[in-house]
Amino acid sequence: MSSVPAFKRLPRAVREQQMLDAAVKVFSRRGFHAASMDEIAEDAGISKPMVYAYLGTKEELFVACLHREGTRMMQAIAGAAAPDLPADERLWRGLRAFFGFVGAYRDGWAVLYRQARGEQPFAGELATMRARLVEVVAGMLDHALRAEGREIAAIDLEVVAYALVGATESLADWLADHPDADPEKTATRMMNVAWLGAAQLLHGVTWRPPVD
Amino acid sequence: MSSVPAFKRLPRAVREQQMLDAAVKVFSRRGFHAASMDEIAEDAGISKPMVYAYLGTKEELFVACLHREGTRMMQAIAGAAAPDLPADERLWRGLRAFFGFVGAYRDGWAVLYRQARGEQPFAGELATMRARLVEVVAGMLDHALRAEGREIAAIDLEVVAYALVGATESLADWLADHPDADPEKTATRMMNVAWLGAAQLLHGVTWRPPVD
Amino acid sequence: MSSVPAFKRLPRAVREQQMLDAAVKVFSRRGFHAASMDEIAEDAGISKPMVYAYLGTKEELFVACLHREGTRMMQAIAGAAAPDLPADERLWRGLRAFFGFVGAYRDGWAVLYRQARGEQPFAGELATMRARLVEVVAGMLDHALRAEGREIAAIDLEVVAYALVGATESLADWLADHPDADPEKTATRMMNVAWLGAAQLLHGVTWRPPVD
Amino acid sequence: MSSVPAFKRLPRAVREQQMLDAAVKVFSRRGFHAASMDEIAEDAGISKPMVYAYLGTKEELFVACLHREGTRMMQAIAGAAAPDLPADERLWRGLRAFFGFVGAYRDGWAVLYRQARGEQPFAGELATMRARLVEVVAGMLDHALRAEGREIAAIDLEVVAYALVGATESLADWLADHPDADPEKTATRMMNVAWLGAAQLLHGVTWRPPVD
DNA sequence: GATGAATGAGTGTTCATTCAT
DNA sequence: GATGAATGAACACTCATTCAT
Repeated sequence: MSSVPAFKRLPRAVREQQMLDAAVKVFSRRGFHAASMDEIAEDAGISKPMVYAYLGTKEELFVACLHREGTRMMQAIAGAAAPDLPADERLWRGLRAFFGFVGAYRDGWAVLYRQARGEQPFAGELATMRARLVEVVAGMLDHALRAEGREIAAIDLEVVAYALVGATESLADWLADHPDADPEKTATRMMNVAWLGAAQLLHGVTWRPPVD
Repeated sequence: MSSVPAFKRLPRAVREQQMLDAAVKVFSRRGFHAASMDEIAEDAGISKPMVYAYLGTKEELFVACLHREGTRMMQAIAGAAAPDLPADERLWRGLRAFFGFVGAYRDGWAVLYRQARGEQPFAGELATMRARLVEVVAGMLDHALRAEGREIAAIDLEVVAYALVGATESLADWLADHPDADPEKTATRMMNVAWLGAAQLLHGVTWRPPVD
Repeated sequence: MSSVPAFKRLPRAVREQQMLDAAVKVFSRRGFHAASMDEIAEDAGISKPMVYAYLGTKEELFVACLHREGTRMMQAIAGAAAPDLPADERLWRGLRAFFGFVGAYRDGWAVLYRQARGEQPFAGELATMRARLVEVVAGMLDHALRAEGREIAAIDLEVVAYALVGATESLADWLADHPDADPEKTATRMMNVAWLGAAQLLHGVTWRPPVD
Repeated sequence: MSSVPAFKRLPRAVREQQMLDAAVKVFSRRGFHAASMDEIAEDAGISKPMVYAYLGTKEELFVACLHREGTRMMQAIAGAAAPDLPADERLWRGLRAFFGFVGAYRDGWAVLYRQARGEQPFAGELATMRARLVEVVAGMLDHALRAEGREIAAIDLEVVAYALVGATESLADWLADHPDADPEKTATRMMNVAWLGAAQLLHGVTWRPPVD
């Protein structure tokens, strides 16, 4: 009788989580446009006006999903890649955490990237999140380079980091599409792609276009 | 009186191209859902029923855009990367052609990937196209590996190729977002990321996860 | 201030009846195809989405009309023709009730038969209703025949009943087209046509084709 | 080489018959509204503007179908029921011809009645045709009555004839729905229904409603 | 706090019909 | 005579969003 007071009159915070759960699920299944507020409300076991009262319009609701899932992902990564470890160790742990997250929350990942990528209203939100990732990766590389006594132009650093993040997202998609694939193994593969190249960079090896 | 354009009663083939041009433009600007058939028709300088008569429903129209742009892109790449060149040369030329294409047809690229990625109805179409790219890249790597007397598991090859393609798409996005950036330079950067890692692979260097 | 109708926010059941009333009226006036959902909604004093929310698509709405009017008609007939009366009495009362119904609800009749007959999607619905009528009439005839110690093949019975129902529908059309005609008198006329022939049948008189 | 000059440049009369054939077929299959001018033109092996040039708008085209099929039917009946025969003989021959026609041209019948009945624009056309039939039947009855030295009110005569025509149409529908049924037998059944009652009338027997 | 009732606005799609060649 | 090209106009249906209770 005490802690499970049936279904109604739950405190706001709980209700909001239920709604977000439902929203993430429905957005992930149907996509942003095809998802209807009706379905989300029904799935959350609540009436539509409540959804509007608590979480605002459809766009705002989607952004709220984005934030929650993005924060969770960032925390998973940040918690794994302690900043005092050597660069390869940090990269490896970060990737492992990332793919672990994607493997565990495919719905969340789908909302975060599959849906958000295509819809312009969220391009900004997404770009911000991606920028944080790029920054982290670029930071790792820069840190390692400096430790080796090297340096490269900021823009090059950014672009390389951008490419690595893109490759990682791409493998995350691949993982989301192959439910039986092993996240850990996928992380290892990504590490091979990333680190082999990065390690070369660290040692000053670069490729230059041939003179036509 | 002779060469006056005579705006009306154009043959079907011409009208279809006009419509596809307009559709690519509008889809790319607004996204698939936000794009309206009215706007596309108006932009093509034709009435809506003609669009339906020639290119079918909105989905079919989008698929037609996808095909045209995808084919153009593939041809640009295939025309550049002759199969009898060494692997690095092919990769470089392919990348250069690819980024050149994206730089020149930002709208087409947006339709191809930005929009298609998010919309479930086109996931299949897109996956097919991406699969062709992955196959080409994997083929290059495999060819080079065999030339070196090495071999790796097909799935590893696929995943590495997938990652490289993902990184490339990601840089293409970056390029599309930075209108002043130089496609050639972007290609060079991608080549650095890709080839440095690939070259390591070719020499049998791999990274292995630490034993926890 | 108390009994003001408060035109809005009516409970669902009430609104549904209003909508059905409007739909029967509009369908009957314009025919199924020419009727527009806009006009029905407007006539019901409600917005279109409510019609869809409560009664579904145009076809479903029409079927709902069919059911309501058909049920009303059947009840009127069944209430009048008590099964323990002699056959001629039952037939007479049934016919009187039927023509009374048609005379009173010309719109309903038009929806039921005039419209439904022509539109393929409703052929099934209509056939079912007609089959119920045919069955009732055939039952009456069969009952009377057995009371006379006679019997005829089931198929002949069905066809005769079918013809009688057809004649009746036809007179109902006639009645609907002659607003000043008297339903009771029309019933008497139909009774003459039906019963004179039926009574002959009961006495074993039949007509046989001449040998050519 | 002489009399079959391929498909084009046929004389107008021939083309019109082809179009009417196609129109009857398509209208009968799809119904008036669902039938599209495109399909009719295609089925006739001709372009749409030709259909408009020769036979006018969709409604006019349908009326043309109605006329052709109606005329054919009337001729079939009139040719069979010579006016100098006794009433029962005429009725029987007329019915046999009628059901024979329906059995042979189900498409035509469907256009004539199934479609035309429901669509208001053709109510007038149809009423005219039906009136001709009613008149013929009423004439038969009147003729026979007078031969017997009897007479009944014109309106009663009309209504009885209307009922008989309605019963006949109804059985024609039944026949159209039962492709294996025998037209001749159906005619016999109808004759039973009609003549048994009519013969009673001729002998002055009538049914009167009970005094409640 | 919670919801059933209600709607404005918009979109994809179709079709009869006609012009220009 | 014949047709491909073209369109105006309409209509079913949906959905995010908000009142009134």
